[in-house]
Formats: sequence, C-alpha cells, structure tokens
Amino acid sequence: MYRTHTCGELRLSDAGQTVTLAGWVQKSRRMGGMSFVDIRDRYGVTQLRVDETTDPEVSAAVARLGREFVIQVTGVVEERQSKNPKLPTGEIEIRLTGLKVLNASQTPPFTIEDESDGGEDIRAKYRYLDLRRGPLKRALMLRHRMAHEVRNYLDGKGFLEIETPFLIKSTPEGARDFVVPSRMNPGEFYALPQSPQTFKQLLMVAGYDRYFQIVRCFRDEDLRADRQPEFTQIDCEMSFVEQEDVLDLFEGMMRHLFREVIGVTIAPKIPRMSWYDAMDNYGSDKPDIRFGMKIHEITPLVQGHGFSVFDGVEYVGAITVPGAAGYTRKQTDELTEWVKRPQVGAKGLVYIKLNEDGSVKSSVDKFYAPEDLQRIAEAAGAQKGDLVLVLCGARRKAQTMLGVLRIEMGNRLGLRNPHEYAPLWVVDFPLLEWDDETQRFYAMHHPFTAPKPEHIDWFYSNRKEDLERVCANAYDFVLNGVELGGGSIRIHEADVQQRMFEVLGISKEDADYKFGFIINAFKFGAPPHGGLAFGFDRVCALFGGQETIRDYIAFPKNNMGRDVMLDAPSRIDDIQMDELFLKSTAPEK
RNA sequence: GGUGCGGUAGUUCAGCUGGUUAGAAUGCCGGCCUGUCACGCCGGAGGUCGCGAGUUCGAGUCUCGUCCGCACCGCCA
Repeated sequence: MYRTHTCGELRLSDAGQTVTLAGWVQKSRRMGGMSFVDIRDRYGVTQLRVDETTDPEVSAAVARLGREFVIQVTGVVEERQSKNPKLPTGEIEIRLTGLKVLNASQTPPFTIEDESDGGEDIRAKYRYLDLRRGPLKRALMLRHRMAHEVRNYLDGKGFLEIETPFLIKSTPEGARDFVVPSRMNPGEFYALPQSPQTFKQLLMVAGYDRYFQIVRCFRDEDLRADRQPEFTQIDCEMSFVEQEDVLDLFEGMMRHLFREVIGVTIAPKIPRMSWYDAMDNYGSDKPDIRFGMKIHEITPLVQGHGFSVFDGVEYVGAITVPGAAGYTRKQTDELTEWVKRPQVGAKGLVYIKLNEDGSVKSSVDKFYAPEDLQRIAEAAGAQKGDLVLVLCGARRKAQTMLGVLRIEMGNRLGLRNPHEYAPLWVVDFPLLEWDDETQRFYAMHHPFTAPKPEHIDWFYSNRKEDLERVCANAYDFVLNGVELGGGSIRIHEADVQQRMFEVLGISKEDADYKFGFIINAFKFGAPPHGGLAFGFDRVCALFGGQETIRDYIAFPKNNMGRDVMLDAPSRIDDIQMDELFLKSTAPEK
C-alpha cells in the first residue's frame, strides 16, 4: 500500500497516528538541524518535519530532495508548535521516521504554485506541470462537478445520454469542417461534427423523446480566448414540446447548476427579451443586463438642424453615461479615438454634457440651441451631471457600435461585477439573414430551425421583405453579455424542410446529396421537437469567474490551433500518405 | 486575411535620445541557520538579447523581412 491518507485530509484529531503519505515535494525549508518539507497531491498539502539529532538518516535523505520529487513518507501525526491557518492541514505536521524517493524530478521550468512565475507559452508546453497548480486543479474540479450535476439534473428529468458518431458527413453550411480521409474509400472524406444536430433530430424521429449528451464538437475556424477548435457542448433535444417547455426545463437546469456548483441563487424567473428589443436597446444579441445605460434612438430629434452628418443618415442613437458630465476635453477626445478604432468602426463621436449647474455643453453647439440639446439629452435618459454619447449610421450597424461603447463604459465605470449573475433568454430571432455579398439568405441559427407558425405565409412568399420578417422559435441563453447556449424548435415536416433549403438557395439535388437522410426521415413520422445546446467550456469558465475557457480544458490548443505540448498538427509519413492516396503538399519543417 | 502588443539569464521582467563590462527579482548550486511555511543571511554559476538582412564608426535599442506567443477584427449556419 502506497499511502494510508491523502495529503489533504489529516487534522488535529488524527494526532498520534502513524501514517504513510505519497506525493510531490512542493518545497523544503532547512532550519539548521531541523527540516520542513511540504508534500502535495491533488487533495492538498501536508507539512513534514525531521530532526537531524533524532533521525539523522531521514534528515540526510530530506536534504537530497528536489522540487517535484515523488516521495513516500512514514511518520507520526503531531500537533504543530506554530500553526498555519492558511492550510486545512495547518494544525498538524508529520514527524518523519521514513522516506523513500519513488521518483526523482528535474527542476521544473516554472514554479508549481498558485501564482506561478511561468508565462503562458512555457506553461502550455509543460501542461502536465501546469495542471499540478491550484487554479487549474480547481478549474478541472469545477468542470467535473458541472458535468456531474448536468447529468444529475437531466437524468432526473428522464433524459437519456446517447452517443453520436464523430466520423460523419461534411455539410459545409456555416463553419468549416475538420475533415478526415478514409483509407478504405480512396478520395473520400469524413467530417468531424460541428454539433450532433442532425443526429439528435433523428433520435427524436426514433422516439427517444428526451436526449442529451455532453459531447465534443469541432469547428475549423480561427480561435479566441473563448473559442477552441474542439470544444464541448451540453447537447439536448426533446419531442412534443413548445418553446416554453424547453425554456422552463433548461432554466431549471441552470438554476440547479448555479446552486449546486457555486452556491448561487439566481432570480426565480429568468427574463425574456426579443431579439429586436435586444438590438434596439442594447445593440447586441447577447446583452449584459447587469447595468442600464440603454440605447435611445434620437433620429427625429437631431435631424433638420443643418448638421449634415446626422441629416444624411438612417439612424442616430445615444447612450447616457451617468455622472460623467465632468469628463475633460482630453477624456472625450480619447473616447472619440476609441470608437474610431477599427474594432468599433465609428466615424466619430458626438457628446452632450448636462452640467450640474444646468448648463449644456456639446461638440455640436454650432448646430443646436441649448433647449434642443436639453431635449435630446433627456430623450436619451440623461439627468444633470450625465454625459450623453451619440453615434450614427445605418440602423443595426450604429446600434452595434453603441452596444460596444456601452460595454466599454460599463467596464470603465465598474458596472460589470463578475460575481453578479444576470441570466437572460433572448427570443424571437429572425429566421433568415440576408447577405449582400453573396446575394442570398443564410439561416441565422441553422437550416433546421422552424419558422414561427404565424409567419408561415411570409416564409412561402418569394418577396425579400417578407422573408426578412419571418421569425423563428429560436432562443439564446445569455449570461452577463456572454452567449452560453442556444436552440430552437425544429422543422419536423419534410415539405417545410425542403422549402427552407429552397430559400437558402440550396438546390434539390444538393439538399438530397447533403441532407437526404434527414428529409427522408421526416417522411416517416417525425414528432414536433426542439432543443438547445450550451457551450460547456464557457459555462465552466463563467462560473469560475474567467473569460478564457483555456484553463477549463485539460489540454487546450493555442491561438493557431496547435497543441504546443504534442507539437500537433504534424506531418505524417509517406506510407500513411500513400495509404490515404494523398500527396504531400505541406512545406518541409 | 487583417490590426495591436510582446519575444533579453531556467523563469518573470527592466534596459532612456544607438555608446564601451546587458541588470533586478526569483529559481538553481555551495555554505550558515532548531519552528519555518513568500523563512532568513553569505557566496557562486548562469546570456546566440527569437531568427535573417540592412542603416551606422558602433545595434538589445533604428529599418525591413521572417518565425513564435497573446488579445482583437473578419470568420464562428
């Protein structure tokens, strides 16, 4: 037996016991004839003590230990003379009587501590060492807890966890597919799933009316702090449900997760907001509703005063920054530069200051009388002491820019407390999105999303304006300005699905080639169904108070989609190439 | 595809308008230290300044290219 206890469990009540522990050397401290060693495993840290005068051999062995040596120690649990309140085991120490080195270790390239001295690069290369650190350990433990509670909750609601294949068919609508060559079918390729979307719908056709899966998904797109090429979804689908049924059930799941995983109680009813309201009031389809500062349209108030920038534009909108009327010229100039950055893309910024003394000062005083400015500012919800920021442009574009500015001002004013949780359902998405460049409609969610029944006539119309106003029973779960999940009621009738492909400009032949299996399935008694999927990594990160998902994935990829520990992707040898009937095109490395 | 920031000791960083021997902290090695837990004290070793060109009497520093990392835009049905 390697150990009688872990390094995190011994307490004062265990004093007097002889125990054996195994773990890694965190650190050793020599005080003349007496030495201390901290031994660590995933459960915690325990202090070991040895005295040269009473145990000279063990003391000599301790002196030869280096950081991260794997050791097995035996000794007696004793109360410490000077306790360490920072450690759960801080009231005791082990007086060593025996020590065995199970394995030596090189000095690690960075310190294995909560506040490591290592940069991201070196820690990624030695990920197995980074994973020994507390923050990563806690992140993975939170992830485990989350997965466990997801299963608990959904199992309790009668859901079945069913696995779906990873080697599937490429259907390049939307994200780029990762592709896998087939040796036995020369020249042909599998694709890795972007999500199990079609499979879960087929499971509904098969009658498994409550399905879920915590499943890996793959998208060959550029990465971000919150985007990995392989990521995990909580993927769910239900039959014989309407939108409300789905929202209720998964609102319950999120409430359960909040309570069980991080002990947070969220509002008894998660608010709903239509996509149109989200765009008009927050300039985003994933609004952060922890703070106000809503967008107000002021187009009619500002036009017709000879200010050509506003007169020649579709939309003028404003947000009110509370208590910021005292901003200096330097500060407003800086904000103007900020919105002109390519990431925001505004041409300029107009401001109105409602000073405490009742006076009004703006960057467009030339064109507007003080009463006009007063009226405009009030329409934007401003009071004395507030600063009104105005942007203009095409309607949605200007709203989006105001939305970005709103988030920035929220950050600057400290209104985005990471320990406050404001969940939200965004509902009533448009079904379709027109793309000017390719002159065709794209599915805003995906091509299996059903149009709202009351909009079905528009859906069958051939007029662009009609199709643009078709709404879907689609919904996103948004938390603190982050999209954590989304889903929809699906199409379950073959002819509606055919019509969808037609609207999307996918020919009947193409649709049959790519999606024939699901169109066929719908001919054999497909029940009404719908579902949703949550970004599991993002849920974990947000619950852990982080913006980057990387720490919540044991072995993540870097910015370029590389695993720097494995150095993957890599070339394969010629034999493998030949078997796959591929020619090497990669440059020599 | 694009923008920004970064790359100097094992590690994290400093290094001014170009200037003679490139520093600090930490880690590492040696010594001292019997209640430390960010231990302390003394000493020591440790550098292809990412790589390649260029400008210059002289480049860690300036210019161009390139590679790598991070963040963001595009992209992510």
